[in-house]
Amino acid sequence: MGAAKETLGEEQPWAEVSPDAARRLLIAAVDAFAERGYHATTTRDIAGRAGMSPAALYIHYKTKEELLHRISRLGHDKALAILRAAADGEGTAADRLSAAVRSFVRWHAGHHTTARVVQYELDALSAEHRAEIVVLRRLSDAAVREIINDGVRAGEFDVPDVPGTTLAVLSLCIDVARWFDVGGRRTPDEVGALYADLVLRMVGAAQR
Amino acid sequence: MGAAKETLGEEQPWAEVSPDAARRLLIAAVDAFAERGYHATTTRDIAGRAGMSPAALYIHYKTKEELLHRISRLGHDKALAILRAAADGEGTAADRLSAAVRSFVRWHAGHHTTARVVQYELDALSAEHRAEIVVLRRLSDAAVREIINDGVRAGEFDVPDVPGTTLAVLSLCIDVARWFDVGGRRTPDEVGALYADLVLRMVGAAQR
DNA sequence: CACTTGCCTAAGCGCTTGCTCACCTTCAGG
DNA sequence: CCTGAAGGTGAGCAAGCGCTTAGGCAAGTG
Repeated sequence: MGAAKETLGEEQPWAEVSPDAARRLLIAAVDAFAERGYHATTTRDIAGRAGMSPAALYIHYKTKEELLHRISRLGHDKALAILRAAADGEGTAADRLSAAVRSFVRWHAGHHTTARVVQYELDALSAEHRAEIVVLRRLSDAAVREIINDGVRAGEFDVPDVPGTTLAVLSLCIDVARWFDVGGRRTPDEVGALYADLVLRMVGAAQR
Repeated sequence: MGAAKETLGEEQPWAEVSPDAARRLLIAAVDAFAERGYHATTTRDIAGRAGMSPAALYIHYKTKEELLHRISRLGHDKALAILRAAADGEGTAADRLSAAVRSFVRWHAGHHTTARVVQYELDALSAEHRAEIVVLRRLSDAAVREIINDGVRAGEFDVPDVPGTTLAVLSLCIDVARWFDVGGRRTPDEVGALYADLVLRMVGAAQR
């Protein structure tokens, strides 16, 4: 009550989802999926969290799986956009890799409930939907590999195994969604800074 | 048929589980949980994979959750033993950290089906069982932190944030279970070697 | 031999699941 | 004032769930 429009002007998540009821259902689903997992979440639970009857869900989404797909798609779009923005940015390869890791990790920590669904519920998608998502994931991988390759070519980085290191960097960042705890001592910013430093060390970028 | 005792003499997994029927059920459960997740797996599926009727499961295990708990407990015991063996081993801190990462990663890749259940189905455990497992996880964290602290004290490592780096190292290794693919190009040994190198870089250990 | 014990199955109970259907309300446009 | 679309509800269906029960069979023991 009264918290309807907290910090107005801030980039509101899920703004692209309309109408309002569909967005409320989607947000409820993100919370429920993140908390219990897709298979352990019931459609009644989602509807209940959104303040609606179970049947209301099916006015806006054909199935429970379509809800997951929508969440997964939007989340992957956002994650890819973050990485591409860093890859296409200005500065040295070290600057861009640092920026990529920092913003990517910040998103996984700050939106860890969304990220958890996006990163750990891929198996619950239908074969067609999963195939669509896998394409986006390969693009994310390409964005990071691109930066690392640039750094190697420029002599900034020392990386014996570029594909393997790319995989490790992404894996490290993604797993933040699993362990990050809002009640914990670290802020998303702090984790992002720590991880950016660790990743620069992994690629052998000369420090300071 | 005939494959009953393949490569006899090799350390057989789940040898500590008896009788034979209970072990077959547990192995079937590991496969099913790893493939579909705990909640998406039915007791009929587990029993079917073990070649038994659904009711047979309840002769050996009280509930489906007890099966998960047994798997999780044994897996965490094994994971902790691997880390402790490395932490208590001989050599410099760099030697021990390298050995810890190498063997820990090798286990997560080689037994990625077990590791997936162990690492990603914690939420499906009952509150009491989860509490028991969390203790083991804290001990694993302590083992790694111990090595890193040793390295810092000896001047071998340069680590500004020991708890954060410990978390990142464990996170990196654990996430191998999520992406490792048997059909992929890398063997568990290769991933272990790559990761050991990456982690030594993360802690600033002087290379060669 | 009778009897217990260990291990297994067929059948099915009670409940929850994803999803549907008949119906209701609100409201803009002619 | 009537109409039709949009968005919601209560009740409930068919299927599948975790788990139980009654009973069968083989092996070991007095």
